[in-house]
Amino acid sequence: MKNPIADLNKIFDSRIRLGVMSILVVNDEIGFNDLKQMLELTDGNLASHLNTLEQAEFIKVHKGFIGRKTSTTYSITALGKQAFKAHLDALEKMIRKL
Amino acid sequence: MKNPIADLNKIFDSRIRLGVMSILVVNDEIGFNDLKQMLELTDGNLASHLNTLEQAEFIKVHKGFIGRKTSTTYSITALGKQAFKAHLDALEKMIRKL
DNA sequence: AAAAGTGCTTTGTTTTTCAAAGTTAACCAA
DNA sequence: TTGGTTAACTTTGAAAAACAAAGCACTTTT
Repeated sequence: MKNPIADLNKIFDSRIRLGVMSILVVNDEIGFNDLKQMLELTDGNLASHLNTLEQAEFIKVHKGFIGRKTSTTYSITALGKQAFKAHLDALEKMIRKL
Repeated sequence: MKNPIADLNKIFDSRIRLGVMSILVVNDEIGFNDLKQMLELTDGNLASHLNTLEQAEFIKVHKGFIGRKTSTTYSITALGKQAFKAHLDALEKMIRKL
């Protein structure tokens, strides 16, 4: 029998990164503070997970302004979409051996 | 908006414990070495994850014999089945906001 | 008697997670 | 202009988790 967990992506072992991605799949763009509130995280914790996702090129950062206030938003990349889908497929395959 | 990751079970953050449970859902009983080979783990690593699942009362251990050789097998408990299902439901709800 | 297998436990290292505090830069109010 | 606030981090350090390797008790096989 084949190892059922081998195709899971290590980056998505984290519930937080999983949550970020699941939000980004349905939101074209989302702000730092929105994510922080949705996932109930501290600044540092969120920032570091976002950094991990950015390093992997699964998300992209947009630094801009709302009026003249700084505003950072995040969006998913094509690679991110693909990796996330692959992970969900692997999860599903693992479970639906039923 | 509600925190989408709040309902995920921390015990199932681990890919290995996720793998064990997904195997136990479809196999009434499975041996230590079978699990070890399927998941490609060292003895110690598998044993400690099994221990975590046992502490949570998500799995049950059966110590017995095959012929005269010792043989330890594991099975899922009702609580384990329920918790695993709840986790999968939470995962699905998180993703299918689509 | 020696080697090998089963199922652990122990030990110790590495990795990951996280909160808290500090930081930089821009805004606004008095 | 001084002081307070918000945004978005970075740094620090501690705690937790993951893991491999080795040891162990017991038994079977050679």
